[in-house]
Amino acid sequence: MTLAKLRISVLLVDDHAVVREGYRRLLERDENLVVVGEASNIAQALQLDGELQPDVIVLDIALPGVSGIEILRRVIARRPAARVLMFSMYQDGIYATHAMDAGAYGYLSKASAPDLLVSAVRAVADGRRYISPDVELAMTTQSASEAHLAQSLSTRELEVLRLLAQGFAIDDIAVRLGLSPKTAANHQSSIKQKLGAGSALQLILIAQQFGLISGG
Amino acid sequence: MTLAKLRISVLLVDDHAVVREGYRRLLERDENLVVVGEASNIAQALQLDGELQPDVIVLDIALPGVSGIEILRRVIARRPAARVLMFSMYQDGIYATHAMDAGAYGYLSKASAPDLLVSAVRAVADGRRYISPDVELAMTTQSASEAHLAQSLSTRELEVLRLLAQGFAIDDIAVRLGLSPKTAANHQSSIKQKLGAGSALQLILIAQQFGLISGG
DNA sequence: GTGAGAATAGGAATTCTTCCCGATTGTCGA
DNA sequence: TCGACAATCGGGAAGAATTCCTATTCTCAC
Repeated sequence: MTLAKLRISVLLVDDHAVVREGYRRLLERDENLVVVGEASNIAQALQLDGELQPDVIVLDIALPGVSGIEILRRVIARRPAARVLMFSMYQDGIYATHAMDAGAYGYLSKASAPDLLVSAVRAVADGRRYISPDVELAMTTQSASEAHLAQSLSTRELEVLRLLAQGFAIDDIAVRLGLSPKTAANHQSSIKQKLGAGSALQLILIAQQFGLISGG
Repeated sequence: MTLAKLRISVLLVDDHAVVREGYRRLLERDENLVVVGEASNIAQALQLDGELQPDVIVLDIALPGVSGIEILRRVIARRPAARVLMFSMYQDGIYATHAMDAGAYGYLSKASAPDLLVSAVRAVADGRRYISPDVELAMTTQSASEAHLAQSLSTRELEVLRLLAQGFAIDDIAVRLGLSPKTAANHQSSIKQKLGAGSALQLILIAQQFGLISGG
């Protein structure tokens, strides 16, 4: 291993400056890790990723507006070699499955022990896949029926659902995802059917129960 | 000022260990601040507050289950001298108003610059109230009207809203309350208008944020 | 008593949702 | 390479829900 490779460069992507600063300090406790950049939105993240070509990108999936998986896709489209560690508020196995399918190298929940963040970054930098224990548990132990229902949601449907749960109107979601209002509405409709929601209200409550989304 | 008082003791309350660790490192950059304890839930927070009697409690309002204001109330009920700095994901003027009314000493959004967290803790420890600029802006520009509207829900409307939030369809609610479906729908409509909800989905989210309903 | 506001609904116009359809793309196994 | 299949996208039309307007009744404060 060369001297240059001793230090693992990290790009932090999170919309909250306080949170980024906290993570920076946490990560740099490990001398081998160095945070070379911070981004608070997708445009900045893409630009810095191109400029800095960090070994690992730590990406918060809960950026406002665009979904985490959408950002993940764009990053990988720009630089297929990028190694992205998704960092999520929730221990949602379903979302993790979709993220890994979309090309993420790791998936870590914020409920994890702090040391795991460091371990995960090192693992991903090393080319290994990393999923935190709690998320892995969630991925494997989802109750048969619920997991089946939730997993039958396509990636796009999940994205729409998350935005719905954040309170966005269906037309806003269409704009945000670059879709026709019709398509967004059709997605919404099929989500309702798949989750067995009688009304738009129930959709939120069901989604919250599934842990697909925040709830506050 | 005595030597003992030079150091400001802080209790961190947040459900995510990684986040706590990040904040701890951020806060302890200032030599005068020392994080004496961390809690991930309400029971632990109450216990540690009693044991440690910290100068400042930094309380994330987005703990799962109970609302942040509810925790604030319980903390103050136990120890009226407690100085609580609320730390929120959102720049939510209404919520901040309620929090300050309920006895919080400060309200900071996570979008604030990292240095402001340190300043806020010092201010609160010093007995001064602190509200981050972005939240203050939100409080003055919207809370006057919106907070008032939330109070203006009639008894019947609140009843309908509670049932809606439990996932009942509007027709079921009509039956349950002995109303015509039309009346129930009309109530729903005026609730949406009063709370400023663009869609039925938003209604739930707004109601949950207001603490008008349980909110899983 | 009178007026304000709440609760109750009906009707009409509007908007949203759903269901149907087809087109396109990407993946995967043979 | 090819065909099967699923996902994504979106238009059109029927159906359902919401909103807006209206009116009646009741209670309560002044």
